[in-house]
Amino acid sequence: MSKQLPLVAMDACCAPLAREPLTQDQAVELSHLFKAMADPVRLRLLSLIASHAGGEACVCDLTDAFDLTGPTISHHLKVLRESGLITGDRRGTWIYYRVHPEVLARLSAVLTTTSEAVTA
Amino acid sequence: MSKQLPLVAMDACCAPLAREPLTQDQAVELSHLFKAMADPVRLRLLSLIASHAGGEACVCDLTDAFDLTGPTISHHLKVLRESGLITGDRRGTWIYYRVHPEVLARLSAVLTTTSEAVTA
DNA sequence: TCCTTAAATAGACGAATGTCTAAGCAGCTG
DNA sequence: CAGCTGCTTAGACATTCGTCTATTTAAGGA
Repeated sequence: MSKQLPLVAMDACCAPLAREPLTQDQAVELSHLFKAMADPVRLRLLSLIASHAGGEACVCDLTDAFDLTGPTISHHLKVLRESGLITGDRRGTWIYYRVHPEVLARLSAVLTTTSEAVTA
Repeated sequence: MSKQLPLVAMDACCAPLAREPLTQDQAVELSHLFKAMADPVRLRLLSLIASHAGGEACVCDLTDAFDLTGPTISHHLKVLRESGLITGDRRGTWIYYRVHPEVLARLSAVLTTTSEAVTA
């Protein structure tokens, strides 16, 4: 599990929110992504990974940034992974995570209110 | 309660996720907004309101679009309202909701992965 | 004034979520 | 192999969340 965009992420999604009403299916699909980001720990994880030198961070780096147990961080990483926002890549002892920028970009486009939308 | 951006929304927030790590406080603040959008019904409500003619929609319009009871819709509207994403405005018998485009735009900017970021 | 309609509030209840401890698996190194 | 470290999985538990029914408030019209 390291190069596929699982589930949801591939076509997520649609024209900007404000352009036309989301369908039920689109809304469900998008809600999975927003749900994945609807937690402060996961937002910080995402941000730590995305902004980390080289575009990737190992779990050990991440765990140290929080007052939480390893399993809890692991759980949050799993949620982010299953939503398609990040992927993990084992290299020897360590596992390195990186974000899928396209997914973030899609989400950003959906929230656009101006007409500069990326509908492609 | 109709012209103020309550709570969270005013300064939400920060540089793009991928630029630098979010602080704890920023993450908590943002998580409130994402949480508000982490539900299919609320996403569709938001989209229905944002894309509605005139930029506003009355609750009666919204309720009809779902197989849910009035109180449930009302609950979701309250969540959106309290997060600062929308405001309601009573005119006679009906209450009209509209989105705060700046808040959506801020969120969109936070998710930006390129350098076209709006840090202002 | 009384009735009707639009919408919100209150409270209940099952399902989902975030955290933990304990246990397991993967890869290194003596 | 044995033992260590990095990370995930399993399972438990309290809290939060989404939905409902019943009730309440606001505004209009007879």
